[in-house]
Formats: sequence, structure tokens, C-alpha cells
Amino acid sequence: MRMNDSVAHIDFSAPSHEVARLLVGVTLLVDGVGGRIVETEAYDREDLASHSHAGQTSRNAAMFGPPAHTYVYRSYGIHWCLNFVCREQGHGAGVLIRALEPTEGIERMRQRRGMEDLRLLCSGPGRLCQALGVTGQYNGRRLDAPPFELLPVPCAMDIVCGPRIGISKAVDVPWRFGQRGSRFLSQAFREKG
DNA sequence: CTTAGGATCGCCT
DNA sequence: GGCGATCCTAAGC
Repeated sequence: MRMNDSVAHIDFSAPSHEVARLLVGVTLLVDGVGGRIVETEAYDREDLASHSHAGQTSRNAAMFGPPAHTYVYRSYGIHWCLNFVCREQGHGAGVLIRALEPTEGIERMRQRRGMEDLRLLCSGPGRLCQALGVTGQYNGRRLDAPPFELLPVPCAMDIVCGPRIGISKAVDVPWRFGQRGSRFLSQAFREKG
């Protein structure tokens, strides 16, 4: 199978921190439901906080598969989290999708989440998976084919970066990226001024 | 506003 | 047996 690195005009063979930045503003849809990505985090093989750091296991195998595919894992035994695989096959890099601004299928997302508040529908990696219906079934799937759809960024994004959230290793690596000022972030970025 | 605890599963440089 | 790339609720200040 030939790998497609040009989904939504993004080169998924690039380093994960570059892909993470480029993904902010991209629209992510699963079966037509989703919104614009407003927050991402990069992980890499040479990264103490990454699932891939210790090498391949059955859980993280998709991270070592071809780029422009998904890596979906279970978090805290309860939630699902969605990543996009980067770099070359076998490298073990990915971008965690942390928050979306809901735009498509909002009522469907409200049903799945069991809440009304637009702001809380997709503002967190576990929340957005629940809203989009992403489960372990979607692990290792290619991003350029249904049910996934990635639409390019329509205009230049004002992007902030900072340390990643919810990790205990490599806490100072500034590999969290977000759309400046978005109210759909899982957490505000600390900015000077 | 901040902090604490519980839910629950796969993996263990 | 311990610990997460989390979320929700409840309680405290």
C-alpha cells in the first residue's frame, strides 16, 4: 500500500512537532462529525513522555506503522485518545489531537457526550473521541479514507505553543500547540503580557 | 478559584 | 502491584 503524505496538504513524514503545528486549524471529521483542530501535542521516539519511547508493544504498534494513519489508545482505562502518526514507518512519532472547535454534527456530538455545552464537547483528548465516536476500532486506520476526513486550513493561523499537559516526564518540552485565544482549548496557554 | 478522589484497563525502562 | 498523553463531581477557600 502506498502511503499518502498529503492529507489536507500536510506532510506527515515531517517531525511530529512540525506536523502538530500544521494541524492547528485543520478540520477533522469522522463520519462527517467534528470540527477545527485548535490544540495538539507532539510526541517522538526520542521523548521520555512518548508511548513509543520504550519501543514497540501491542498497544503502540500503530505508532510504528505508516504515517498519516491513526494511533488510538485507551487512557486511564476509560477514555480513548486519538493520534496521527508521523515520520517514516517504524519511527514511532505521533501527534495527539487534544481539542476541536465543534463545527459539524453538533447535535450528534451533544448526544454522544450527554451534555449541551458547546465549549465542553471536544475540549480534551478523551472528550473529542467520545464526541466523534472514536474508539479502539479506529486504531491504525488511514486518514485519507472514510470515515476520516481532513480539510485544509482556510487561512493563516495565530499559533501559540507551550509545555504539554498531563505528563510527568519531559514536562518542559514545548510541544503543545494551539490556536491563540480559542475558547475551545482544553486549557489556556500561559502567555507573557 | 483550587484540590481530591473515583472510575477502570493495559502495560510494566 | 503501580501508574498513566483523562474526565467528572464534590468540597474547600
